[in-house]
Amino acid sequence: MAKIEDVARAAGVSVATVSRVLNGAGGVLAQTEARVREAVKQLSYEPNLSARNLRKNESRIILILAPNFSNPYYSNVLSGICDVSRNLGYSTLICNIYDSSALDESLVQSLFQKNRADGMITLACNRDDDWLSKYAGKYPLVQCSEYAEGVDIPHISVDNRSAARESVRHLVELGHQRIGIIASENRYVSNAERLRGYQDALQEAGLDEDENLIGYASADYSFASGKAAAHTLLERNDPPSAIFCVSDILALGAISAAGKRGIQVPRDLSVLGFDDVDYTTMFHPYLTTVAVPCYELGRRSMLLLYDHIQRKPGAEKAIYLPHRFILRETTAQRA
Amino acid sequence: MAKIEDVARAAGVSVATVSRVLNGAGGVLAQTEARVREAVKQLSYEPNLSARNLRKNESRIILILAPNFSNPYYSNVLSGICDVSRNLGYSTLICNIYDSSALDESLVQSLFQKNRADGMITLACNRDDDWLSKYAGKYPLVQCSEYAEGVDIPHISVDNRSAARESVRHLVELGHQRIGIIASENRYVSNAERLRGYQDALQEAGLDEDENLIGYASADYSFASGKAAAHTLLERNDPPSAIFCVSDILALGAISAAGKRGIQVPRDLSVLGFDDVDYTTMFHPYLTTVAVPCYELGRRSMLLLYDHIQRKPGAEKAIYLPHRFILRETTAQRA
DNA sequence: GGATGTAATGTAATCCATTACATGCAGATA
DNA sequence: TATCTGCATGTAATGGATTACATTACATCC
Repeated sequence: MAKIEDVARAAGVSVATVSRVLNGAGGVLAQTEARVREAVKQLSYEPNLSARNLRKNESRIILILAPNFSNPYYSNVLSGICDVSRNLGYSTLICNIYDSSALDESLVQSLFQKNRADGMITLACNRDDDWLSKYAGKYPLVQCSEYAEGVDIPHISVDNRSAARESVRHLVELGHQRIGIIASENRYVSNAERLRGYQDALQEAGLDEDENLIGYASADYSFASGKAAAHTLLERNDPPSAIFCVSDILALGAISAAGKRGIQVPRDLSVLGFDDVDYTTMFHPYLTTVAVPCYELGRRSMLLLYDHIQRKPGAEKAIYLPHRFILRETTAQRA
Repeated sequence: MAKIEDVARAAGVSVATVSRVLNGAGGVLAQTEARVREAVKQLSYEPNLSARNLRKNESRIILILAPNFSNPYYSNVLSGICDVSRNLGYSTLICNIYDSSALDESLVQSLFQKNRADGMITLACNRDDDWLSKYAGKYPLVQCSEYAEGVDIPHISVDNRSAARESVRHLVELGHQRIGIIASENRYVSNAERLRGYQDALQEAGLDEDENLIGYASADYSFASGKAAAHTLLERNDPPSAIFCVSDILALGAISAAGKRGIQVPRDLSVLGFDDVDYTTMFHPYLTTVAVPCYELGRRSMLLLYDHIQRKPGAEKAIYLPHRFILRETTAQRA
């Protein structure tokens, strides 16, 4: 309950001096500082953040728009963001949205309320989210992993298209001719790009694209939907001999579906994942996949956001971090 | 940049009226309200939260002390907290701490700075965390899942001891005589209680406790450490025929270790998990475990915290939510 | 008509820290 | 000695909302 005035009185100095001590502004005699610190301790004084923020016109908070925590991909990104923000003296406010396109006007407004946060990182925008453009340039924003296309807001991700192409090329090299894909909804850039990369690879290899080899999973990238999509692909008369999945969890679902049908991975079916989350090496066969540097993605997002908050000139607009193909046990030469 | 004064001027009313409209205080003529809202829109006015919070002496933020997001258990709890807090008009500030006993003085202080948050939920306190007691009763606090013993702060969890006892009793009923346990560090109440429940069950069954049947996993409940602990148990001459693990991930690690040694689950070894996270039914054999209502735990924590923030009399001190034993595929009659 | 009540609106104090600017004082310089 | 410089400190304006209390306008009643 003590306020700065009380501390000042107790220490026999003015509020300005107390403030200077607390903010490390310097220009205070060592013995004065000692008296102030003593008074602070005695009164167990804690500065009122609202007052400070009001005056300083900042909040030292950054806002994270996250889809849902249960996905290990996002947990890692989040850790990266949190670690860096802590070091920079920021706290992280997490807004859990299940679908950025379903954001209602009033929630968006409340997010951007003055002094709620000094900046924002979005983790799961849709390609066509236009509510963002309203704030482009006016408010420090960084899009991580997913991003809205054609909106002038910096983003950080990996080169999904190339990564997908390389992966599928690997399947081609193993002799596969009927290569399926399990994709999620195209409203996510990452999904769209991975799908394109898949198509690129087929084209390169002179393989025909076949609508029937595309399995659709739901937007939550869930195990169950990966499983379901795999079943529809595998129950065909002309099933694929390899399936590229746009996420690891989908791939695990696919493997589960295959197992249920008595199809053995990788002997009868090659399966490819994407992301390289922890799960991938918890069970045999270990998943062949593309490692995405989630934690680093989070770290860099926060760093970039910080540049923008500080109006550092020349802060980058788009950053692509390197991915890495990891050959493990779920792909094999076509039988 | 517009402030309430500008809106007032534009609408031809006083600041008090604008504030009343914005806060839904009522007592404003419909046509006046319309003028105000129009002005707000015109100027795209957003109230300054710092100013509001300063005046109202609240922050509408609740702080969550979370160990690490990657653990699916915590992700679910988090979702529960976030969903409720959003409905109550609170935002959630997440502070990612890797170990609550390693919290340094200055971080703790900064967490409790005035008006940083209206209350706090801790997710992973150690049994002997005493820094908490300092705030007991003075600040709205709720401990979820884990809690510090002997500290007068409300907590919500499940009856870990009984749950563990029931689970192990199940193993006894299947004829197992040498039942091992893989536990984490005893600085967590949940771990200590589950260990006690295990011992209870052994005693009840008249089985001797055997130090050699206790495997120790690390504090992060990681897959790798579950695996390692299982190996030390299984490499003995007199290995257990069943292992009770204090968490699902540890159990999955144990199954993996068994597999590596050519031990088949559940034929040669029964394995029991705890928590029932998503992983449990992703791979065969599906894990027999105890379902802990994580999401609900989070929900109720926030609800309870809200009661305390509002100084609702008679808010409970300890709540135990029901758990549920789930028989699946990793336990079987002793061979 | 005048008194009274009520609903709508306005005025100004208040929340608490930061900080521009002012002051005071000691030592250095001319 | 008078003036200047620089450091330590103090005074008071400031940030932008909320809200207790004051005021006004108008309707109602006797």
